[in-house]
Amino acid sequence: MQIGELCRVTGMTKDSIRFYEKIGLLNNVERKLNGYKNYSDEHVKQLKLLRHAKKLGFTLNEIKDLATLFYSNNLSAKEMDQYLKTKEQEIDEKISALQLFKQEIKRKREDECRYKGELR
Amino acid sequence: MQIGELCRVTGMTKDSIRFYEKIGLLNNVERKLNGYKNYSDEHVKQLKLLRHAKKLGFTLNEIKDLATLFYSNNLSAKEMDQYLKTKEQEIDEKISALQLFKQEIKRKREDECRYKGELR
DNA sequence: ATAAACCGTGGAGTATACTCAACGGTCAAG
DNA sequence: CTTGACCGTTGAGTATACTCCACGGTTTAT
Repeated sequence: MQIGELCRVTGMTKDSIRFYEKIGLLNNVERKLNGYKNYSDEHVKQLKLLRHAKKLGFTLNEIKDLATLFYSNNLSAKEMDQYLKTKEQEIDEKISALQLFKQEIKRKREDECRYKGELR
Repeated sequence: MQIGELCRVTGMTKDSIRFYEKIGLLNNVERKLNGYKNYSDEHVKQLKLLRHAKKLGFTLNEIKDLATLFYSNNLSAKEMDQYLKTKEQEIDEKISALQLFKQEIKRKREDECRYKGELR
């Protein structure tokens, strides 16, 4: 498929996709006879995985490292496990932080209400 | 306290703190007679909250908006609720994405093992 | 055959969030 | 009274992740 369709199916812009390609996050892109790039379903998958990883707060460099592990044929289960465990912990910390944050705001709100005599 | 101690208690650099101050994330900083800044415990709290919010993936602009709500005396419970709900959903999405990601990697690993006849 | 829609490349520009360097003033210890 | 650690300001530089623009070639529809 051409880049236009790739944009449609991934929801990304041309510029983003070309940028990802440029920094090596999308490789083995073939060309048509006219010189246009011909992206595969594999590239769609890669971009969707990239989007997931980005949502999780991975940087593009981290995603590149991860992709190297993920798409390499000599993928080390231990390495991957280790990496994921670390990232899982980070997410867990984020969740805790969110909960803490919510509590703090809840307390603040309750204080406000009490002050104004509007509690409950 | 002076900026040096503020760095120690928050784990942030001078440059970061001064940057936050510059963009209005730290206000009402008093001065000593000699012109040095005199940070309060309130500033420590603000920076710790800032750090939490950053961990959650809030941008500095979002944190500024949030702080305006949070530290204003006419804090609107509804506004805050709405804002937090949105952010909570975002975090939930992140968690789902992480889980999806983990599954994908698990499958990949299992495929690898099966191929090599090393499953289990 | 020509306009509209698509594609590629190169390079510049933007936003966010710092980080560093230079210069000069302040303060406590010896 | 000077040396070293601290402080403030200004302005430039960096990393990340795009985003935009100009130019020119390609394809499709009319």
